[in-house]
Amino acid sequence: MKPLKPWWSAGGGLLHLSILLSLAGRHVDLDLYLLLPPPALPRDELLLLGGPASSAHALSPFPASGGWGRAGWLHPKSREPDPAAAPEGQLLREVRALGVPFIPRTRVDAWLVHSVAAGDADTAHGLLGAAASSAGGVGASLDGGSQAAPGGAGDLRASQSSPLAAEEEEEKAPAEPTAQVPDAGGCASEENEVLREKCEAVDHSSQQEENEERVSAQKEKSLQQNNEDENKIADKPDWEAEKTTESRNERPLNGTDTSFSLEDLFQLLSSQPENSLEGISLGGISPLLGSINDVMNSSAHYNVNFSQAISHDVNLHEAMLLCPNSTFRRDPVTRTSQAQEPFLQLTSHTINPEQTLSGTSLTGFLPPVDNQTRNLTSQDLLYDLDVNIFDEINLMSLATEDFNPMEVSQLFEEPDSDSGLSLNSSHNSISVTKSNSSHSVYDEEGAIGYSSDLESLSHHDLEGAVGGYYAEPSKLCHMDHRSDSGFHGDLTFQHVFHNHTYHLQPSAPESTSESFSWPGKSQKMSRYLDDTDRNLSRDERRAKALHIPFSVDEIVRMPVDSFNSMLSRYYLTDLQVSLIRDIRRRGKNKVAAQNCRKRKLDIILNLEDDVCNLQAKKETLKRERAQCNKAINLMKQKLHDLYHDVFSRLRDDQGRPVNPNQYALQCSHDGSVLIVPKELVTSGHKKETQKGKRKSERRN
DNA sequence: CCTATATGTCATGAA
DNA sequence: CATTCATGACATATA
Repeated sequence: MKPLKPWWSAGGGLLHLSILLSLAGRHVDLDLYLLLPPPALPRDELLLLGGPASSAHALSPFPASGGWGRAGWLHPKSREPDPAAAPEGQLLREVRALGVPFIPRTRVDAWLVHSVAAGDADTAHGLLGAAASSAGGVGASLDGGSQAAPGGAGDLRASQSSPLAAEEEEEKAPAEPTAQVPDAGGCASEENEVLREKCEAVDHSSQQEENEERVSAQKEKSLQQNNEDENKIADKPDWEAEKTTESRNERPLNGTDTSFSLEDLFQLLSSQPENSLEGISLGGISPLLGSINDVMNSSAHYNVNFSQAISHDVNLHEAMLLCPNSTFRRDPVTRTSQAQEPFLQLTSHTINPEQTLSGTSLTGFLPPVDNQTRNLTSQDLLYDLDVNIFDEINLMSLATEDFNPMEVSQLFEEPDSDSGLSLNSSHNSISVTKSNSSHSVYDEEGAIGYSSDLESLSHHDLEGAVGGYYAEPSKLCHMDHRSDSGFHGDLTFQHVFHNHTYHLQPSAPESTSESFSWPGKSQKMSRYLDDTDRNLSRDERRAKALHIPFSVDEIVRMPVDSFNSMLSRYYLTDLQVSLIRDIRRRGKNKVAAQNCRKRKLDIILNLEDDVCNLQAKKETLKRERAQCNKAINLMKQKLHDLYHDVFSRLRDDQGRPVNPNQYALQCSHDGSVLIVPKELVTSGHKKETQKGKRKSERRN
């Protein structure tokens, strides 16, 4: 009965939703992971490899593959592992560490229940199994999830194909006897036992050991086989591993696992209110989620209907993947109510299961839903999980459906505000244009900028522009999106943008890769959305407005061959092609300008260095010259002294001293020294200088 | 308000 | 001939 403290975390390449279920006093911890596929590809294939099945994964809707591997994506056409699409190292490691089971693209973005760990996993397992049994024998498939029901229909592909297919598979599958699982009463273990098992659940290795004790010999064999496979994969390059992944995915898995979908779980929980769901807590969103996090991390706990919780996740999912199709599948009333519910009303919490089920305890965070709504939500979840969400990602639809000439024209007509900052700087643009035209949400600010002004816009406006979907997500999904992207980094967002942007209506507040690549920025709340969009460059916003399915960074950095093939591979309007080329040209020129300035700066710095060096050299030369002059003067003085010394000793024929003013000493070529009258010396000098002048004149 | 600096963009020419 | 690069010139934002 106690509300359980929920927590959310978004880390690395995964969004992680942890849900604590309180089931008849037993606690079940469901971990949901939302994995965003790589940016480069339309997600025709999303394959993940998982880890060893264990009791902690008993509730996994996806039958444990029996082996653990690594995540990877396959190229949609060649079905070959695409290294370029492979998750980046960290994501890969995280996925691997999480032990995510095979998730096909048909499951879409890897929704899965990763583990049932907290509290008494067995108890939860038994409870759910019992509930499922009473709900129509589906519980058997619950067990089948990882309890390796012998003979269970463990074809992963079947379970992957669709939720309905999964259900059918479960119906076909022989029910796994719940005897293997302790019943609810038997699971009323003590708290230390709960803790112990919780710890064990956390420890994957112990999980595996526990699992190995339980699984049948057949399952064990399969596990070994898969482990061998995984070991092989681990030694291979990523793309080889992905290749292996593909082959794995295409073959039936174990043949023992029973398909199980989240919907089953939801229905079970919903159909057994007296037994199953007392309260599900949600929250503890990652720190990036700002106020949500604040609320959720507060001492208060919140009960929430499970399907609501899932609905919440789906909303998040939508926010992240920006898929308006799923958006509009939702009941608009529900959405509106969601949108209008202040998120911070979460502060109330309810212990009454009925109230919990009615969703009143989580108004704002999740919409109040009745049973029908819950079912719808569950269906929506399944829909969201459906492959079709991400299918038909083609630019044809982009060009024909979502393209808004008004928006684009206004975008490009902006009064030469070359700087993206200038475009975003004026929040008044929305309000002004709103006053002028009800459709003017599509001006650049409205179409792309979105931001905090959204709150001031009516939902009609927003819904008309698709942004309506985000009216509420602006506090929830959008934040999640931001937080997620903050953790996922460029790759993730590029993926999102790449695959879904062209399905968006103009005012969808998604962002391009750059703006969502910075974790620091992502930590802001919705009230900073305008800041986020402000960080978009003009080209980024234009690309968004035209639904260019590539990130600006991609467009700019792509090799020319890839670029051309990309342009030819996708159906793009002339406007889009033109924009893409302009983006590429501008992007490259931007880089070139940066390099040029850097170079120029280097040149200037070098020149400054040269100037300094030359100045130093000049000073040195000055000093040397002074020294030389000094030495010359000294020599002159010495010569003068010597001269007078010599003359003082000279005597003429009559023994009189020779006047140095009348005579001079002259050295002849043979080394003899002559005393010559100065008149002759001066006249001789004049003649020589005249000769020298003539010579020089001749040379010239 | 003015100035200096940083940055993006365009035009142009060279490679 | 298309593309890329380098660079001067200009516009704008910002400190």
